[in-house]
Amino acid sequence: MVAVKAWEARTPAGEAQDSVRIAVLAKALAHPARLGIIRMLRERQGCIGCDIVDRIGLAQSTVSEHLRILKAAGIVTGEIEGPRVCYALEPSALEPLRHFLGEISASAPRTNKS
Amino acid sequence: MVAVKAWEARTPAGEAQDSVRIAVLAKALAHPARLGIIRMLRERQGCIGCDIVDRIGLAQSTVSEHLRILKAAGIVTGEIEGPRVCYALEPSALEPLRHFLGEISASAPRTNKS
DNA sequence: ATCGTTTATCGTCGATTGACGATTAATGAG
DNA sequence: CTCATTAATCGTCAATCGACGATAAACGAT
Repeated sequence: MVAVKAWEARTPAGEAQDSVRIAVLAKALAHPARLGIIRMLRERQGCIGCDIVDRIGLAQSTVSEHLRILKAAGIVTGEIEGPRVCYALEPSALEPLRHFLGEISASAPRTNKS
Repeated sequence: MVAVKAWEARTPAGEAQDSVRIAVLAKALAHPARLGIIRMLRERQGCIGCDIVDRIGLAQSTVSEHLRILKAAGIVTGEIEGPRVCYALEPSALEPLRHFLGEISASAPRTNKS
């Protein structure tokens, strides 16, 4: 997707791979409409159908594309249920990103600076 | 940046605004090179200069652009220091994203399903 | 004053994204 | 069987992204 080669070359081993995974997760979250979908799936715990299209207010094809991205990142699962699909959150998929953020906050206590 | 209007219209008030903020943060993290920069700023706690360009292995202008994005999101600060710039992490900037992720994980216990 | 170093900005290019409408596929209802 | 509903896919279009080289600006050193 990007030219990461030269950068991979001088990075401590599996860190590059990890960064790509985290980047995919972050990119999946990097759109207000997708965040809205996630919020919706969270409050209305469990399944939903085309209600998402109504709520988000974008074209059906657009919402479908957003759902595809979320599913590709593993953040959302889609179980076929008759002629419709039941989407659900998979919070554990975000663990790598959560871990990364934890590492960051654990760094600078922002005190001993001169 | 995006067509969020229709979606804003039917969303519970300040949630849209919040989503945009979180999306900006997520987008800033949505690139392996930027994650690499953040990791580098974390391990070599405090300031850095053009070492980043060497380590990342991309063109200077490209790295500068990545730094600009990180600064725009508030994740990184740049303090001028002679002819060079001292970059540092600002972990608190990621708080909204952290909070969002916390909400998500706090949701589905994934148990009571029929 | 001039030079070297470091950073930011500009212009360009190809690739990707996000949106849409139209179409197709799958399924339940009549 | 036929029709309505729902979801996914396709093609298209404008906008954005990511990369680069070239250039400009700021500053310390000589």
